[in-house]
Amino acid sequence: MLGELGEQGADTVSSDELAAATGVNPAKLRKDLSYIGSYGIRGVGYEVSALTHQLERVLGLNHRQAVALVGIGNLGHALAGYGGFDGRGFPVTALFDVDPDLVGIHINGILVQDVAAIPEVCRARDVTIGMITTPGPAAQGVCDLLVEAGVRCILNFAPVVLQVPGEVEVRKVDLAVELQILAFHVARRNLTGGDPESNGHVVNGAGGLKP
Amino acid sequence: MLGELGEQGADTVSSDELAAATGVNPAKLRKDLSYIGSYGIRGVGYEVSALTHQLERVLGLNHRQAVALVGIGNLGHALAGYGGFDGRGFPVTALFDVDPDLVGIHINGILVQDVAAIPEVCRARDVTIGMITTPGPAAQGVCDLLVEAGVRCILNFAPVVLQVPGEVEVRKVDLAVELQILAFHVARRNLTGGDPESNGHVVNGAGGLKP
DNA sequence: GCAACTTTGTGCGTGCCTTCACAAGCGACT
DNA sequence: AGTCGCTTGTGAAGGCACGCACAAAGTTGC
Repeated sequence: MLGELGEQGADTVSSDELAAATGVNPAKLRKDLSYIGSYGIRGVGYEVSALTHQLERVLGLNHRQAVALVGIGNLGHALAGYGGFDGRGFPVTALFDVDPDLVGIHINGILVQDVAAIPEVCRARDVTIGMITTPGPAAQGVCDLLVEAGVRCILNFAPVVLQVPGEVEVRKVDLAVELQILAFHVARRNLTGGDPESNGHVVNGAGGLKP
Repeated sequence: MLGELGEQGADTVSSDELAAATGVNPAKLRKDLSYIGSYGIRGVGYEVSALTHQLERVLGLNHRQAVALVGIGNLGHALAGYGGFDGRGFPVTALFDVDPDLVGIHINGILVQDVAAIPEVCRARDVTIGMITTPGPAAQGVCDLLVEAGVRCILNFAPVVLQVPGEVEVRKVDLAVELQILAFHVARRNLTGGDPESNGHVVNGAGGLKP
């Protein structure tokens, strides 16, 4: 996003502009930016190139991190072909599945290998991030393999809560839950004067239920 | 998840068990459940079937909501074929794209139509939720069409911040940002004794930057 | 050089969310 | 029937994040 601004010819950008574009409070944005150091100029704004550079440095975006994708189903296939990851510094460098019909084929020039090869291949290619797009029951086994391979970041699309050692960080993405949250908010808004006390609590607390 | 518990033969479940399974604090879980009424039995736990029923009622999961999917690229194609939505009460009932090569084909038995047909088709099929998986530049236009069609929940996968009227609820899903958050947390953890004050602020505030 | 305007950086108050801790209630066992 | 153990439901406290509002600092115009 900052990159776009830079290409559009903007030399500097004010916190108000950035805040309006991202829908965040300007004060909060300035406070966040102040945590990484004072790189703004009072009366002018933030120099786009300097800000971009500093953010990349702090967020660790300056070195690319290899991603392994396990589970070449519908979703996995799409993510393997999604160009957005590589463009943001996360090249998908290894694909895995259990299906013998899938093992051996190439997607976007990347060979699909058997899950048994996860430890070896991930170590060889220095994979630091794993994405799990398998069906739920297979996810924990795959996760264990990734952890064994030294992967310490896992993005989990399977509808299960993964058990991992403390040093491993897991983020869960459940698209159906996203839809439920949306539907819940709108349903609540339709109730004229609905109890404002229970706003969001239920959604946060009971996420992941499956009728 | 509760459904799985029920099938596994558990009649009742305690807040501690549920909390352990979901990784949430037990007290918070109980408080959340208390907001929808007291359906637990002290000394025993929560009756699984009753709790499931109540949660479905409160979360509005008892009536299915039709979903329209716009943008049949890699990701859109995968989501159109993803069975998880229909199983959770969100049947994908309409597909749209601008590409003439795609318009007319069927995915999972659903016809892909031109985006110009969005207002008419969405109204006819009573679509309440829209999912946008178009490239960034096309997203706002598609969004406007959906809003015009009366859609009030939008799940946005495009890397832009959508401008919508107040009554429309938008949720943004950016998978690259998820990876960045993961990478950031692990990078921070590697810094021995890194400044604990700046924990997460930067990630929340500056989400969506693109180098 | 001075005044007026802009924009950053931040101290402080407010309100929400989380979590601890405990009373109330229910079942089992004697 | 009474007691003991277990679990829910909730009051209260603590912490955290958000956002207002203002001082500091820089730029522009005269």
